[in-house]
Amino acid sequence: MTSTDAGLIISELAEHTGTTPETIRYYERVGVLPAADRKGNGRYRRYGATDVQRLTFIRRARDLGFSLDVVRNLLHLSEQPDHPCDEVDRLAREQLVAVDRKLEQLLTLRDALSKLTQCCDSGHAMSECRILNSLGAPGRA
Amino acid sequence: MTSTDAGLIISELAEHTGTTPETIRYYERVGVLPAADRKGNGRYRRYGATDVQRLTFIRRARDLGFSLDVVRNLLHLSEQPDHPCDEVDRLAREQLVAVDRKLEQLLTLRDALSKLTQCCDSGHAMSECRILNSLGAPGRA
DNA sequence: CTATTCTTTGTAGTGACTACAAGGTCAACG
DNA sequence: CGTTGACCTTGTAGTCACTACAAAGAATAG
Repeated sequence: MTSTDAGLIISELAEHTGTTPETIRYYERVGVLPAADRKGNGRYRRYGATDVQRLTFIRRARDLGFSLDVVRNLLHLSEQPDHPCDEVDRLAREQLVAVDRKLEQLLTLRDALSKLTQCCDSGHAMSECRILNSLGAPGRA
Repeated sequence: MTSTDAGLIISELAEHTGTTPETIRYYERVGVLPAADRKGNGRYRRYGATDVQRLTFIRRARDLGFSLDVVRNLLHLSEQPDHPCDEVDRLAREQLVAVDRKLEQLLTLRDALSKLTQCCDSGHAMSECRILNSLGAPGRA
């Protein structure tokens, strides 16, 4: 079960791109990857350089936190070489803003959690646990 | 449709705790809230001070990023007032570590995105978009 | 030919809700 | 007492981006 000149089989594409066959089939199903053709002698999906490139792009964009919807959008945009790229720019900035919002929330969270863990010096009985107390756990005064 | 002395109705509990009736019913269904009793003359769920306290606790813990599974755990632990609170302490520290990991990831992400948005001065044609290029978008050289 | 390892499809599960639809009940107003 | 309208009830399906599995088919090595 290795690739011939007919192209990569799904597990090879997966390995090349740091994904899994399941994810690749999923991407095909939801339409971010085109239906692979099944040439060669078998009924298996076969992939070429174009597919490697496209999937690599998808993974990079996903790693940057873009939703599959936005990835679809980016792919579509990149196929219109003569249009201006303002929309791509906008999507990237939007994502940056979203990440910044999330970062702020997480920092606030971290602060609260850090205070929480500092207030408990372990070895208490549950009923006097300062963590539970400051969360207002049920069953205390 | 207001509360009598039989207790709060679900929408009132929701308002008191910053949730929605849907979420409350969901919590009951998955067992972090006990099945409400339906006293009074009707068949509606009725809630008392204990429920307000419990749900408030749940929301606070969720806001700190604890999973519902861990919340269930914390609630269970807090009901054993004589046991030592080491486990609670451990769960909180574990969550802090998880948040720190996530923060690190997000900061790396932010960096990459920020570089990405800075490299595009808009108004380009798609085919020369530096954002798409650095993501390795399909259909370029 | 057979054994093994891949592939295929289809379906269901994850977490933590959220959204709806069809029907029941409450309190109040006239 | 009847009706209105706001709320409740249950049950089911949808979200997001996968992940897991089962049953069956195909490719390859020996």
